[in-house]
Amino acid sequence: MIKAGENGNDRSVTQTVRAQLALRDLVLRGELNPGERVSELQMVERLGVSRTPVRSALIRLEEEGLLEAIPSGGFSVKTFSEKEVFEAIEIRGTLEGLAARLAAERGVSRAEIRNAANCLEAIDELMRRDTTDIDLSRYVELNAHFHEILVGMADSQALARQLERASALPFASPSALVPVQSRSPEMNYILSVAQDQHHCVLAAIERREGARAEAIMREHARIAHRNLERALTNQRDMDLVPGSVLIKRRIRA
Amino acid sequence: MIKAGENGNDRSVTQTVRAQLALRDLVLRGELNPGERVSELQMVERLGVSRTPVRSALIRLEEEGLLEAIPSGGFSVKTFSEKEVFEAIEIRGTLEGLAARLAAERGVSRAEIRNAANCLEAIDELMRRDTTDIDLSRYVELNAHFHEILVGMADSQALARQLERASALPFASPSALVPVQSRSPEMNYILSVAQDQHHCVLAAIERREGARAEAIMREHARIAHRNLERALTNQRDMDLVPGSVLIKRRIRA
DNA sequence: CGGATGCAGAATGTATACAGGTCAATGCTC
DNA sequence: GAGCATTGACCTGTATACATTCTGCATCCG
Repeated sequence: MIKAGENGNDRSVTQTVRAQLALRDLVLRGELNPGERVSELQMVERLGVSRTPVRSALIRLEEEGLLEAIPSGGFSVKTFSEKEVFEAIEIRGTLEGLAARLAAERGVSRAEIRNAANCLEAIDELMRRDTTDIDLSRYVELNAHFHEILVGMADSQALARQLERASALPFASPSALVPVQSRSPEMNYILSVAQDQHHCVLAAIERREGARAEAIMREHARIAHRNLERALTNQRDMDLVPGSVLIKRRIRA
Repeated sequence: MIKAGENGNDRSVTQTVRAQLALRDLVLRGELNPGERVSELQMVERLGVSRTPVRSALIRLEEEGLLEAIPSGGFSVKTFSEKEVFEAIEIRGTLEGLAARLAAERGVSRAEIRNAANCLEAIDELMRRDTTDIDLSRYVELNAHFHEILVGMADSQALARQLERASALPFASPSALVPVQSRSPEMNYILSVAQDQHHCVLAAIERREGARAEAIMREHARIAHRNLERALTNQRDMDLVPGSVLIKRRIRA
């Protein structure tokens, strides 16, 4: 049996949160078979907490979209078709587009622009430093940070919340499919394009060009489409994507 | 004490669902003061179910956006600023725009077009039948139905789910602000415009004009903006909006 | 041999007991 | 009189016992 995550008894974190994190991890790592029922009692045994926190975690994960309610009761691990993943990315792109537009129309402070520019500068330097073997984990981190800054600039709690939901599906989040590029000879090319879009959207926001900012972010998300397309035809690429076990592949390994 | 809703002991519905519906009702009717903590034990007493179902309902309502987690534990009734309501409507419009675009790009069957057209025809007839005193509840019903059909035509579970979230805030749903018009002398005018947009978006989808379909739905949602603007300055209009008690008004009554 | 039926096991839905923490009011001291 | 410590009530987080429902399998009947 595999212990799920560090079950360090931090008193600061509630059992519910711990259960939620551990359960999400189990689902994403594919230790729970997709489509299968998630038994409360089994999770009690596996996670070392009682039924109540497990139950809370199950409800939250269902709302998050990783689990599905079984009509007769209980929950099962959700599976996603290729089409659903595409749509999830499209939704994320649309909402990020809205965020960029709102930021542009509203106008953002110089400090915010500078903050975002600094983040982009860090990415630029990362790409300059080593053109052949980029530190991808660092890139993913900075990329995620930039997207967060962007959402922040929209200054809308409601939109942030909705975007959080849209990115909850791990393979739909902004950086989820970046690692797929690492096996591609075009990696630097794609990364350059993505980074150029980052620069352009920031410029558009600064100039309050809402429509342009929106269009760029939409197109930006579609890079993920291409990466997904690539991953779907290559198992080794697919393995780099978190939660990929939940996707029903078109080609059986 | 006020009994929340019909507490008919239907065995077919679980206590959890009953608690969730009853609690939502309490929140939306303003029987629980906005910002105030929602005590589990008080709800146990008020709803007549035990803590476990109440707890589940609380978690679900928090995910739904009607409640807010208190850092030290428990939940409180969420309040919304005017700005947040505007943004919620904008998000809904954006997602409905995406739905319309997807439907158009994907192409929908004749049967689906006819289904939607029938719904619009029913609205047309409703408006023809009595130009001075329209049956608003019937209009709201048909309007909601058309919006559902539209989302259905996009044929995307993920998008439907996300839109459901976006419309969970009662004042952000497609028909929430329609009743505000009933007190307006321009009611028929606004209704005509809205209905024309319905016709246009359906035509655009039929002709697979994605960009146009999207633009129309976005603008369509902005009618709600206007109604909100009106309601915010007039308490009597505001009273017609479900969940309006959660909105921090700009003018104190 | 196929289908229906009944039973057993297990799983969830529900209720409640217990423990720890938080917040507010109160009383004491300076 | 004001500020601080203390106490107490309340509230949630957690665990577990009980009830009901569902499921799957075996057996029996047609």
